[in-house]
Amino acid sequence: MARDPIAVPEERMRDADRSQSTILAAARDEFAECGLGGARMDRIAERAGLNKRLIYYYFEDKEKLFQAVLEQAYRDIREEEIKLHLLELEPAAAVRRLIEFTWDYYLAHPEFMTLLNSANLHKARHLAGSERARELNSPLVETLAAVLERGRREGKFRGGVDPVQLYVSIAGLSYFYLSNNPTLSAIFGRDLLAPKARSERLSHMSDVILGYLLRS
Amino acid sequence: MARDPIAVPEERMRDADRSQSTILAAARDEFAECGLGGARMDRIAERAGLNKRLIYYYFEDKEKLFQAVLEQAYRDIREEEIKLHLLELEPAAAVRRLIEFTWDYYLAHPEFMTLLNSANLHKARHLAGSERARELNSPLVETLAAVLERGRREGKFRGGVDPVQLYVSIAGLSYFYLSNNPTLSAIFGRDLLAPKARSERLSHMSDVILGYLLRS
Amino acid sequence: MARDPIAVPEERMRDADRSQSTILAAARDEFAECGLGGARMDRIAERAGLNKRLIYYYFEDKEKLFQAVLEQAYRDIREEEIKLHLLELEPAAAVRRLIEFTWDYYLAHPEFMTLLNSANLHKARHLAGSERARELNSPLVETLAAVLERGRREGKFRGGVDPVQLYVSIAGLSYFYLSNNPTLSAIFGRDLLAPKARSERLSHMSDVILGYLLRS
Amino acid sequence: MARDPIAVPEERMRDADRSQSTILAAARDEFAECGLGGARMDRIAERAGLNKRLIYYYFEDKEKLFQAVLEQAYRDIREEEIKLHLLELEPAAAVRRLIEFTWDYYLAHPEFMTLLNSANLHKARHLAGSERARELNSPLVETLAAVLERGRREGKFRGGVDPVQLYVSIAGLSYFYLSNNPTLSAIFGRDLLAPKARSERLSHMSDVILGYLLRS
DNA sequence: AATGAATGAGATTTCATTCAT
DNA sequence: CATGAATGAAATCTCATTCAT
Repeated sequence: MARDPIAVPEERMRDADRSQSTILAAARDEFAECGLGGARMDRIAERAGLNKRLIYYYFEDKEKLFQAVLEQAYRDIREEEIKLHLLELEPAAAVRRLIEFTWDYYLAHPEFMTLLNSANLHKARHLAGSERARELNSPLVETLAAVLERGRREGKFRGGVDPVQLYVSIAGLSYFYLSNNPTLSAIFGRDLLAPKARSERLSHMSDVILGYLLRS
Repeated sequence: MARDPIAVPEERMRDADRSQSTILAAARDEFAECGLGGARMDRIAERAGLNKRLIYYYFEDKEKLFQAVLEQAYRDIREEEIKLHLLELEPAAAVRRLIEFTWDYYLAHPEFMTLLNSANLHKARHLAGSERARELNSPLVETLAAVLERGRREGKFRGGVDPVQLYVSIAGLSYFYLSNNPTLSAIFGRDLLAPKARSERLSHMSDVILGYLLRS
Repeated sequence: MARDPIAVPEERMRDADRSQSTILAAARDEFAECGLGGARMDRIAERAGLNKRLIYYYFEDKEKLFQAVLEQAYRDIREEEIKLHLLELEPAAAVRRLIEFTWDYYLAHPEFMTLLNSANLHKARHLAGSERARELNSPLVETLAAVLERGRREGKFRGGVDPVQLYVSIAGLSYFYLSNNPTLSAIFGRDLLAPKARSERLSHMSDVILGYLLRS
Repeated sequence: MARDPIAVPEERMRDADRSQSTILAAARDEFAECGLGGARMDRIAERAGLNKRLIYYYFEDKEKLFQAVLEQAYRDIREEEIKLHLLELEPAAAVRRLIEFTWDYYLAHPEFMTLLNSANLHKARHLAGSERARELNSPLVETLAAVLERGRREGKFRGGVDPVQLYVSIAGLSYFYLSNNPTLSAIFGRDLLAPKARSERLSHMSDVILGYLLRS
């Protein structure tokens, strides 16, 4: 009552925004755990502590909600990538830093991988709107190109390395190991996420990539 | 009811077997396209051209059916792997061959990747029965160990390479690229499955792995 | 168990058919009472004493169910119309008979009118498939044309009467009175369905139509 | 809260009135297009360009809103009827005028018919309050009675015609044709609202009613 | 006077599964 | 071996309505 009349819309805005992010976070967890087909709107509402109806109010339907979750996931990782400042490092250190970052990010955000898997299962139709797709392109590819170029100029790196290919390879080395961890752990009969196994994997990946890049 | 089991066993048997593999193939396609949560028993029956009830007759329920599909998928790839005869090749050629095989197999059997993704999404509980898990272990890891050892002995390969790590890396390089192709193609704005892109990827992967392995 | 194997499919057929007509009848009542928008699938299932799922099994969705109900309603009235044998009567008697039949049919099947209203509310999109629409055309229009022609030839009826217009007029006189009965009864403050009111209306309608048709 | 009611009453009042009629018009369109069961409060708000909450503020609930719409529809047609001045015309001309007016009004206000249909589907419970019902009675019935009496006195019209029956018949002839136009057009395979079809219908209706009324 | 946020009840529809033969 | 009919539980989504300001 008798509240500052200017503050009112902002307050409302904030509540709406908060509800939306709460839903988004809950949906991300649910989609990550159960996949798109296995996710339940009821459970998302429950996780969010909000009325199910509100999800539809803000996100229209399950499909669109998933899309929103996906976009948020991209925004989140891009935000972290920006903080890397790879150009301030020596080329080899920069590449090592990127490998480490990728590994750590996937480890800390396993949901990112499952979300991507879901998106790809559905042929990435969720980013069919090509306008959006480009925004999701990592700035790291550009950066990596610069790092590779500098390494080559300084005689440290081999030439002719496609930064896109390398970026994909670096991601793939972590992704496959972590995303398929349950299967791999079962098959090999050992816990691939044990501390020792983790550091071994990280070393191996650095060895592979730098063994490939560095001129001997 | 209580029919003579001798009367028409062979024909029936054959029919039964055929029905079972028809269902299995239909289920594999459906699970691969839609994921475990998105797959529909109705559609599997339809794809198989058989009555839905029959699926339950042979496979008990959806979960068990998925497990059967998964095991079949492993059997299929193992069957191919056996034909590789890597030990008959020079070490470097053997590694190249393995990379190529992995790439080609994933390309020809994209459903293998989606099935694996589904299995991992559900924490690989479908091969929880650890007896089964080991059977699924690829014989290639042993073979790769021998190849690496021979390469090292002959002074061609670096030493200290864990065959499990390398096996996982080789798989990961193809897997990530192909499994996430829709997303990657959208993001990079070019078709990563175009013929030229394919051969570039294959070269790159060989370069990376052999650049890492070969002593200079 | 040891049933005649030929009888089996028929039995099944019959059950399926019976279920379908039971659903159709229940749906007709519900749609008639509540309109398309107000009808509840739950209530239809309850009225039919059958599982709700079965409705979808046979009729796909609410819209298609309504369409099926509508077509059945047309088939029903056409079936009765065929029994009229108007051509065996004197022209004036034939027209009187038609008026009476229309009146009686609407009285006995008030749901026919509400169904039609619903169909028209939705712009008759339910018989958009024009193939079907023609089948629904009443054979009475043809018959009426013959009756009018004979009446004219015999010097009893005026000439130049369009049978379609007359058919619509005869229907409209009953339809408006009966379909809007609740409103009309409320407005005029008397029960328009009381026995006396009914016979007065029937007389009036005959007077109007024959007063118009007969040469004086 | 507890604002001075005198401060800005006129402007507010006018705004309030305008909002109310905006809502009423929006609701009329929605109810007319979708029926009572199919109408959506959301859509009414959208059509009105006003907040949904406001509808509840002014009209309490959907039911009462429909009632208000219905009453407005009656008020509208009565207002037009008053302008007819049938008593200033010759009896036959007066009847022709009435037929024409009915036809034109339904043509120009198709929503009137759908609203009536909705009201009748729900057994006219919206004008259950009998006080209100009588107000809705058309003054035309009285007028028509006078016209018929004069026609009879002047030897032009037949006697014994119940004005209520005739009024209902005149309405029914237009109503059925127009209200069921989609169905009828589909069945007969021709557009019953084409200009030529319209004038033919109007002639036919006049012919029927006057053919009945006029002494020969 | 006016509004965006939020909700509970309930609607349509879906789905894995079983029945009966 | 094979199947069409049937179902209960639960999923997605909708809707009239209220809250809070």
